[in-house]
Amino acid sequence: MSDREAEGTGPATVPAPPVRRLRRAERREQILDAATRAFARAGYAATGLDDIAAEAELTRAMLYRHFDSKADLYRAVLDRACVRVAEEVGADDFGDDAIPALLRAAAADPDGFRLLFRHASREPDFRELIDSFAAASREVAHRNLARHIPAGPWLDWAADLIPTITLEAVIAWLDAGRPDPGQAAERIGQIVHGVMAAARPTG
Amino acid sequence: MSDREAEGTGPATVPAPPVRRLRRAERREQILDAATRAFARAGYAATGLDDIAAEAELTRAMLYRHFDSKADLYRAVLDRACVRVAEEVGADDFGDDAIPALLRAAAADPDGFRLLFRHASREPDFRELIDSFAAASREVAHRNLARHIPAGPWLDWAADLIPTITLEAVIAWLDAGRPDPGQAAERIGQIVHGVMAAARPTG
DNA sequence: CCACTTGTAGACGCCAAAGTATATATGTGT
DNA sequence: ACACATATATACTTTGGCGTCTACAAGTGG
Repeated sequence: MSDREAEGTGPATVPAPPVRRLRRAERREQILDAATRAFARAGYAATGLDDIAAEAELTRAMLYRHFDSKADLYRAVLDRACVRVAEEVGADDFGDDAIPALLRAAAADPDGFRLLFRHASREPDFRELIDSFAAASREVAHRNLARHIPAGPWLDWAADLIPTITLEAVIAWLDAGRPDPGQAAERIGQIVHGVMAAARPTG
Repeated sequence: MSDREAEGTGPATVPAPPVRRLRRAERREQILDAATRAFARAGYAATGLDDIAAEAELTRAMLYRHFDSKADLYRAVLDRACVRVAEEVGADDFGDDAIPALLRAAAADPDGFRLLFRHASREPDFRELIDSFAAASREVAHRNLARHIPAGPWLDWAADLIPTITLEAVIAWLDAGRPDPGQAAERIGQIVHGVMAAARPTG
């Protein structure tokens, strides 16, 4: 909402659209931003290129100047989101900073975060792009749990569950308005601890 | 290998496909079974009628003798899955039998259960069908939590999280090979208790 | 035996959405 | 000033999947 005035006597034509010109790399990023928002609403299949063009305030033709196809664009979106999360989390799987890092990543790119873990992880054609995460997390959880829990179905169960629950807790934290990241990390850590406790043999 | 006798001298034609005939109501159920399996793999958009027909070992034409459209079939699948879950759980939200009931429902119809809570709940056009569940669960969780936790973002956070985590734990239990339902209920209850504890004010 | 139901087989129309093409306009750097 | 990159606008083609139709085959019950 903004300018668009200073005439009043002019003809009934629109004053002239601003036509924001950006250099190629910047425009590409801006398209990725818009596409991330659009895809985050409904996932790959349910989002049309027109939706994305509208979100980016561009024509569909421009999308093809930057990306070969819808799938190519989607991959670029997921790649960028993945890289961002990876940059925050680093190799620090399960260290003390892992959960705070996830919270930082989610806060820095909430749409990308939600897109990755609510939609892309369920889309057969694209889940491979984030499966490295899922697999690594399960792997690490499995190794850590194995020091306290005997091998068996309950170990597998907890190793599957811990990454999932952590991510859901982070997303719920986004939805709740991102209160106090420090407390959030502590509370989520507590939940994870609770899952580990629940996976121990009954006795 | 079987009957269809006296070949050997006959022409090279295939012995003749059995062609299983069922009465209308049974066929309908069989189609719903197959469609549930097919949709459970990739959700609504990514599943074609051909996939479903193949899964049901039928032609696409037959699907239209029983359902008006793809959306109609999907709704029927979701409805049935919903009813099954509702029958197990009943009005027993948050009672001692709630989690065992969920486990029974998941074991009785694992594909339907996964379809409902992994896919349908994220599909804008269909989430309404199960939103009653989600809303009711959040509602109940919210009310129960409010007795121990002051209103605020952490209450909302936990109320959102508890139903989600419970369902994820049930699905992970399916994936882990459904070990000992009694223990599973207890362990999941313990996790939920842990979430409630984690949502209390820090002190 | 006949009517009816259940089934196959496959061609076809249709439509939405992806992807292509062309003509034109205008900031920007050199 | 000029070339080029960035952008619009719109019309067009292609494609994939839904939905329809017709013709035929075979099991079942009165």
